[in-house]
Amino acid sequence: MNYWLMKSEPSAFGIDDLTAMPGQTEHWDGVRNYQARNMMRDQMKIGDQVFFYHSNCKIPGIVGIMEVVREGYPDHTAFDPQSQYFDPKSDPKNPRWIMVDIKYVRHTSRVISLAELKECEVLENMQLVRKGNRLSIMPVTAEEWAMILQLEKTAFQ
DNA sequence: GCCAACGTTGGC
DNA sequence: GCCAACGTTGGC
Repeated sequence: MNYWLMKSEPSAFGIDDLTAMPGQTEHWDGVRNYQARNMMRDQMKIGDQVFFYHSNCKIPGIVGIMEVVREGYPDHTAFDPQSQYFDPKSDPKNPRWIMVDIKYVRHTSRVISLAELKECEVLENMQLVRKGNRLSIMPVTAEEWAMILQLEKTAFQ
C-alpha cells in the first residue's frame, strides 16, 4: 500500500465539503500538472491512504485522512467548456487529464500545520516542506506517514 | 531546442 | 497583497 498527500484550497474544496458528498466520496478533478497526473494514472491504487492538506489558507496543514476508492480514469471536466478546468487540447478519445476517486476516512484530531511539519527532522526530506514546492499531489513514505500520525497525538506549541 | 515572458501556486 | 518559485507557452 502507498501513502500520499493531496492539497486543496479549503475555499474551493475543503475536508468538510468532502464529508458532505454522497458516500463521503468525490472525484479529485482539476489536476492540470503532468507530474501529479502521472502519479494518479500510474501509481495510486485502491486502498492507498491519503493525507488531506489545506493550502492557501490561514493555517496551511494536514486536516484529515482519505482513501483511494477508484483508480485513475479520464477527468471529464477537461471536456466541458463550461468548466473552469476545461482544456480544449484534451481529446475525449485520448484524454490528457486523469483523476481518482477518494473517500473520507477521518479528520485528524487537530490541524497538523505546515510550520509543525517543517520543524520535524524526520520529515525534512518531504517535498512538502521544501521551498518552492508546488506539487498538489505527492508521495509520502511509510516512515513519514507514521511520524505524522505520531505528531498528531502530541500538542504543538 | 533555447529561453524570455507570462501565469499560477501558495506561504507569509 | 506581495513575491519567490516554478511550469508552460510561443517566438525565433
